[in-house]
Amino acid sequence: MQEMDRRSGVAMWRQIADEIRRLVANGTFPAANALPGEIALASRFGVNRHTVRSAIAALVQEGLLRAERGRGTFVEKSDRLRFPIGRRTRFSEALAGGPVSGQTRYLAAGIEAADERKAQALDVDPGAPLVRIDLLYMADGLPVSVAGNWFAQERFDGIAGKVRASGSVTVALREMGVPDYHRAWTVLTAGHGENVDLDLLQLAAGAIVLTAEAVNVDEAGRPIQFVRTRFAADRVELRLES
Amino acid sequence: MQEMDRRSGVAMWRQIADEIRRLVANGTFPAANALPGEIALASRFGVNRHTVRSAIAALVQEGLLRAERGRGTFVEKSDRLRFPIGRRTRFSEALAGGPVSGQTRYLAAGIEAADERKAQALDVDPGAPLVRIDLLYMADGLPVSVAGNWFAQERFDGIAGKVRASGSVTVALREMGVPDYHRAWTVLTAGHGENVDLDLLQLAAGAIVLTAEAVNVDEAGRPIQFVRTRFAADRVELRLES
DNA sequence: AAATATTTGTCCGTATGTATT
DNA sequence: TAATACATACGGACAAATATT
Repeated sequence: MQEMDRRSGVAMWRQIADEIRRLVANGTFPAANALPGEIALASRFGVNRHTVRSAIAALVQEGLLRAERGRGTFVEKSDRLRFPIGRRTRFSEALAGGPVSGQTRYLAAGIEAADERKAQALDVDPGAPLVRIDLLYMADGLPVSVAGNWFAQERFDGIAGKVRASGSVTVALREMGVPDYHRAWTVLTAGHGENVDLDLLQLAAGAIVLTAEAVNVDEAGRPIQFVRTRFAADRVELRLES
Repeated sequence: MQEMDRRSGVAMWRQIADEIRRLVANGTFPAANALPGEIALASRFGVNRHTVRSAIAALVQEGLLRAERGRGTFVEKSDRLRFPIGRRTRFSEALAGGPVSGQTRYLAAGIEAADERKAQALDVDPGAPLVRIDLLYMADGLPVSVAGNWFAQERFDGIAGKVRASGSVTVALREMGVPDYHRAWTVLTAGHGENVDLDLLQLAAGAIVLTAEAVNVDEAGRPIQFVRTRFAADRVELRLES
């Protein structure tokens, strides 16, 4: 019995889908039991049964729920992937170390001029050439994050080929004379994803994306890599240990 | 010239409003200049001019843009508040230390039984009584985050009154014999906000909320406080220094 | 085994909101 | 401003699969 706003530009069925996803995530609808029936849900949300059905259909499509005629609707999967974030964050290792089968996909690479922000982060002149490498991280066959990586070309020319060959930024950096590195800082924001990212992450329009921008520095404290990672917010949680 | 999905449950005008908000946030539309004209924007997004007008109207309502007849559309405010997150995170201090005038508002308090999650976090038995304190953080007159704070009643009975009087959890804890504390861990997620939180944060339905759940421990490493903070994602960025 | 209730799935129609031309 | 197409939301009726009595 709660109100959904019709004039927000977000359809009722999508607001209800979001609410159900939350209720599953926080355990209000346990994974073992069936969800309340469509009529019960409709009265709970104060909408028609068909509207609830649209919401459920979207969540079935998404893989969160499974509906069986005559029996009920059940939670198909519930847990979020857990990503440690800290001084020694390496996404490929985070994926590999987890309970799921992780995989890195090399998307593209190229040369870009450094904008103000990246120039400052990497301590180069604005306009200096940067190597850009785009990677996609998969877990259990689902895309989890897309990452853009930028390196100063002056120092890391040819790194794209090594990343492509090894599938790992850590390995490529080691081959280029950077035995170890760590995070200097990370900035987190959340918002609606851009269409390019939504396509890559196989998300619907309006889906939420968690963005982490970070700088890695070598043992001497010199900036090595600027990385912007976009996570499918529904599929992950970021964990900081202090 | 990009595609917007009509079957996503999110109206085109809202998708475009989200896109414009992003472009303002990352500096593509600088705060000084006027935005491109409505016709230019319409062709850029591949939609009709009327649809762009709806998007701009929503952003004007929201306070992000200002439209002047005959002159153009301008950015009214753009920067996000920056929140440091780390071992010594204290939200009230983060607000007070910044360039903006911060303020803590005491919302409510009460006693709750510990659920599984909070019991584990605070190292008490499930069902044990917890003191709950709800706080609202404002900056420049706008709500930025709502925080639920939980303390074991056995050790911190009466803390609500001290928080209410001082407006600070740090001060209240000091008065109760905890001279210092720090973060043990923080878990970050993002999603669509619940209606209760959206109301408090003065956000429209479907708006995005960044959630940080964390545990603070005392100098001996004993858990003191479980805190869940919900940020209006459009208004903040979380920054981790390593 | 049979009847009944419950639950999801499909079909009809109508009204309103959204987006384009 | 008006005409048109599509998406959204509601309401009702019934079918099909399953569970219960």
